[in-house]
Amino acid sequence: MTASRTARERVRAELTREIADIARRQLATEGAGGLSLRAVAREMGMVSSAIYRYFPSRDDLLTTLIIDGYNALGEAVEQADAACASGDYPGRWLAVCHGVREWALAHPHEYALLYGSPVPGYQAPQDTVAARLRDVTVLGLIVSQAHAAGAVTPPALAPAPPAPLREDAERVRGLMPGVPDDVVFRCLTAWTALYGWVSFELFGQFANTIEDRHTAFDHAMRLMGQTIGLR
Amino acid sequence: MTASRTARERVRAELTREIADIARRQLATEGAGGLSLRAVAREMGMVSSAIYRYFPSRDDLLTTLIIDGYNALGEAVEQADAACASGDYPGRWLAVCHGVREWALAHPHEYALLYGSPVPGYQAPQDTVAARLRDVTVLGLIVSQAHAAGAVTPPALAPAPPAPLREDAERVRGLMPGVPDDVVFRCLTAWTALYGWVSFELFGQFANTIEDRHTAFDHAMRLMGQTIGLR
DNA sequence: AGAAAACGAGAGCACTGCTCTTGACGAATG
DNA sequence: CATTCGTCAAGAGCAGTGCTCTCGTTTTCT
Repeated sequence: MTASRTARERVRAELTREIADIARRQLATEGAGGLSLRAVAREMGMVSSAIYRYFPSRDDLLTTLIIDGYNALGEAVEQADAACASGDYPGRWLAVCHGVREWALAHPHEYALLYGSPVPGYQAPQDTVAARLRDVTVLGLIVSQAHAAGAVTPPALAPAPPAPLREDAERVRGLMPGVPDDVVFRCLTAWTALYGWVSFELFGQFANTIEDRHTAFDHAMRLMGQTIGLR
Repeated sequence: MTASRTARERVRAELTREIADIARRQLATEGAGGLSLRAVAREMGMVSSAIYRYFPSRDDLLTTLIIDGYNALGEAVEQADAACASGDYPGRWLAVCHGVREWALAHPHEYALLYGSPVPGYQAPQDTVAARLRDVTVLGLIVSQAHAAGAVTPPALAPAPPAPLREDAERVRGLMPGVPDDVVFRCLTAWTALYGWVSFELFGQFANTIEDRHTAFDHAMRLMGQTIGLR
């Protein structure tokens, strides 16, 4: 059904995929803003206007790249998690962190597209939200399972979230069922530390300062694992 | 001396400032990539080529905006810190965090220019590094003073940084004299959580999830203050 | 007063995203 | 088999971009 119908549809699907691939390559060399439909067309031996048969605008092509990116990152994270012993919650958290970082280092411009400043004039459509949650879903699962197994111990003195945050906590709990409010917010904070670190490293904020970046990242994420309370 | 020499130099300084101001306004409405020298020239009633008498390239104009941005953020942070009792280290940390967040919310596109994905094809020159350290210098000072006053208590179970990180810690210690290695890395992690949170909030990652953002941010940064060990 | 430097204006180059029209091809229908 | 209809690549064109070069004019320095 979806695999092949008419010859026309097959070649159309193939060309669409090829356009996205070339665009991804250009993204890797030129960066997000340097993505040019005309350059993609040139590389395909097409005339620029023909591209618009496949992607009605530059933003639609961007949307495709973004969704693919979220899925690629999500899959990398899922694999990193799956490679761990399911009861080793701190290890799984650490593996997920390294999974994010390594994917980002391997695909810096795609990462920038997902977690950097929004492309000017581009408004992410609703299609992207499902894919966007894929990586954080893994994190939620780990914490949820750890909590169910009694393997989440709040650090001493951890402040309790104030009452107005109950609704927000409830929403986040959709990704980590059963987890109490204060753990939810410790996860959220760890999550921002993870992506904040990776962004800093990728966007040059660590230049001339942090050199042994793998080790430093590993240490920082262990620290955040403890802050979550995983054991 | 620097205030005024010839009439020509005065009007040149004035025009240079006006170009940067208009560019900043355009940045605020169009975003980083939408900054157009021709549009700036139009708004000034000049012809586009005349702009190049003042800024040899678009990148040079960007550099000016970036340096101004780092200084504006740094000044906001310094003021936020100065408004606190000097012995209230957790309060000063929290004030700095809110200072960063509020400046970012007030100048989202400038923040994106500083901490978002790098502008494609743009390479930040060395001039920017001095200004870039202004905000983090404040943070270093707080922690350094807190440590000197014996007001930094490591959380129980905090892991010690592995040996290879000694050099990196030494470099960071330039901003927080006297602070031991493990506190240095807890600061670094808190720093990434701070900017990671602000970036997530600004770049839309919290959409439909975190609604009471001020309260959530406050709670998260209190948590990170505890992780640093401030008291 | 004369030389030198700085300046604004204008034309022009190579590039961008995007639109519209034209003519050719393929596939389903009569 | 022949026709019709939707799909397609191509080309020209529009409005915009960063940037360069030249050409008179004006201001400053010697």
